Amino acid sequence: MRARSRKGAPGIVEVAKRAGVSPATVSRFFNEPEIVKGKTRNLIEQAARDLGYYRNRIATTDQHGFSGTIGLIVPTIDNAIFAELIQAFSSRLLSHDRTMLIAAHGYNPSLEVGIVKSLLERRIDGVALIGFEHEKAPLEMLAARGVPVLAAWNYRKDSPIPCIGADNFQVGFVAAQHLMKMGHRDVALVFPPTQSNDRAEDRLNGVLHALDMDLSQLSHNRFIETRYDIGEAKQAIIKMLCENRPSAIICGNDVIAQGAVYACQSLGINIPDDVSIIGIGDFRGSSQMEPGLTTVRMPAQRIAEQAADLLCGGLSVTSVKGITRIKIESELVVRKSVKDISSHKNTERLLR
Amino acid sequence: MRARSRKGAPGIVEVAKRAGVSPATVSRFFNEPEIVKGKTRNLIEQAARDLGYYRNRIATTDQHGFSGTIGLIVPTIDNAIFAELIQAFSSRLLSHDRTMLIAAHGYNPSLEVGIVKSLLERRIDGVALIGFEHEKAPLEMLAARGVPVLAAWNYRKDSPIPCIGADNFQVGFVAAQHLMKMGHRDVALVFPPTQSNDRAEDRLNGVLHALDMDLSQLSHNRFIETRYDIGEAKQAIIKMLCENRPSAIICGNDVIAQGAVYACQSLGINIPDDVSIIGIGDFRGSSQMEPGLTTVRMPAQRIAEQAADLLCGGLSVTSVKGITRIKIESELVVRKSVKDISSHKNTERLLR
DNA sequence: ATTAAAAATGCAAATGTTTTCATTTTTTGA
DNA sequence: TCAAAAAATGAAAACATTTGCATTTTTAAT
Repeated sequence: MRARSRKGAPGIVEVAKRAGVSPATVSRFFNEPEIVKGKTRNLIEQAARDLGYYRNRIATTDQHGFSGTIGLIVPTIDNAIFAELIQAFSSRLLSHDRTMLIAAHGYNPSLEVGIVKSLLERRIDGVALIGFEHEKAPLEMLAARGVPVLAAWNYRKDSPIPCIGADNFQVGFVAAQHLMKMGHRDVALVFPPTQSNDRAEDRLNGVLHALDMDLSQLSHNRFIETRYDIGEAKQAIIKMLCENRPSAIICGNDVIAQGAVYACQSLGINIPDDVSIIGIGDFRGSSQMEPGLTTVRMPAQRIAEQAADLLCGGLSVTSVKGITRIKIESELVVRKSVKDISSHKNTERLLR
Repeated sequence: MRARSRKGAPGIVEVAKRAGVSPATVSRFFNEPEIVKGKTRNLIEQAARDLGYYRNRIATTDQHGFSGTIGLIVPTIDNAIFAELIQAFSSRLLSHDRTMLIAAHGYNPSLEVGIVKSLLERRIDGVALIGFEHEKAPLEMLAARGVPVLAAWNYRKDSPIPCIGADNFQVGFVAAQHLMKMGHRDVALVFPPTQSNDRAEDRLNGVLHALDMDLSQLSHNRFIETRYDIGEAKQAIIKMLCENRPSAIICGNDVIAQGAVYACQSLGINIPDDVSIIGIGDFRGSSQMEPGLTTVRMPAQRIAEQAADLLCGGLSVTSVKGITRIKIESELVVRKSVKDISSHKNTERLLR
């Protein structure tokens, strides 16, 4: 089926022959240039250039068992949520001279085992996953092979695997607390299903904690489930808004918030005068929306870069002294989508 | 620096030993199961399971020179433009049992050579690039190694390399023509720099052709350059709108259009009553905007999938009979962001 | 100039598969 | 039941590199 072959590309031995040295020296030249004498170095450099030689990073994998490739498994690529993360992760990896193998499972955790198998077959040196909720199988497969695993995006002090991310409970808490401070008492929650989404689950719990409430105390249109999809969120929120308008809406993330904004616009409801909206994430574009979206910033880039560093560093991930866990601080960013309706409002203004 | 090694993972010979057959047979079992007898098949299957063996796809690369890996080089990952493409490309590749190596150069073509080198070192079987404008070096490097190259996203009947995509000239033409049909005469163009962006260049030319105009005939605030960035576009368009409001705005793509919408909203300008907006791309979310964005759909998914198929098929790309070029049809999708101000309007309505 | 130590290089084995060719086993047809 | 053909399997070479050990060359110290 496949074309015949792609042999004939010059290899280390052709270069060696042309340079008049042994293959071993050529190998050394590419791995530790300092160790080969200046003169031979030039010879090899020249020969390699003449022949148009490129190192074969793949062939070296057999030797030590490291492929120089790191896997990244995300729920979805095609969504603002992870785009920034992927970009940053990938380019940081590049600067470590590694490459990224990426795959998406579309929020269907059962696909992970197939993906992990495929990654294992490619002998990845490490894997970054999103969040903690994964099936046992893939995790065990990775553990059995001794492949370092890192859960990115969420932080829990008692996480079962090494992790790096924001404390999503706190993130949710901060968002809800802000709403409370601004005087909102009737707030609607719009979240994705939390079954296999620990980030959303933690945020939701943080929100409920700040609200000092229980999920069961929320009426059916004060808690709405929708996927991370602008359209789906928009429709669900339109429905809710028509039934019974809350004072504020707290969204599981900024794409849901965007749906909320569109929902209001399509109904002619003014933000923030008629209803306040707060998101979570601070995705690209959230700052430019009209009105600018008040949200809690998740530092995707920092998370991604540190994740890449960790995975490349090799060592620290499964450190001997236990599981590495890194908490990245998030930050409330106040813009225009939440109105201050608290009674202190004027007082505070005056004090300034 | 790196950890010692990851040897000790069971290999084909361990499996063979345990199953009581030769390594060659095990190899055959994984590549062409039909060719090995049912009984031995079971033996091997069992042994592999017992040992927790995973194929080593990397070791096989040396044999025939194919790594089962395809490269994808995009200007940027972190942007709605290519997210859908990447997602579709990646998952289609997976179904071909290949993996994707992706890298972004951030609209800086000079980074491509480094990326290509890195991909070559990983012995990719093929590469998909975006558009036609690339430096000579990377293209030559790929050609020298005989690596199939495919330009995705844009189509030109005289493209220098194989391509698959929409005819961006036509796309621009269709968009502008729609505006004309709707009676708009004073239209502003908001496009990204076209230096190393042939897609934008072609669209722009299509637009100008439909308008029967020349770039030089456009006053300074009827032609605006801005990068594909919501914020930058928004600011630029706000400025233009304040100076001198056109009847319609035609945007280089939907993210610019989104900036345009925000610009109008922040100025309290009604869309489409005060100004019409048309985008290009039909990205995720464009249909949900308020008002729904009229745009020209670029079928990212179809492009990506066919690109993957081509690159995996191996053959067709550098076909003997010349360069493979595939044109994917685009489609005007009319929503609410363009107002019909033509004089025929009422007549047409009545006729229906 | 001589010798010891250090640096640079080469040799050959090893890595985990695939693949060619040869050999053994099974099937088929009389 | 036997021979011939077909199918299945095995042995060993090949792939492109790295690496431990041995050897040669260079440097430094006397």
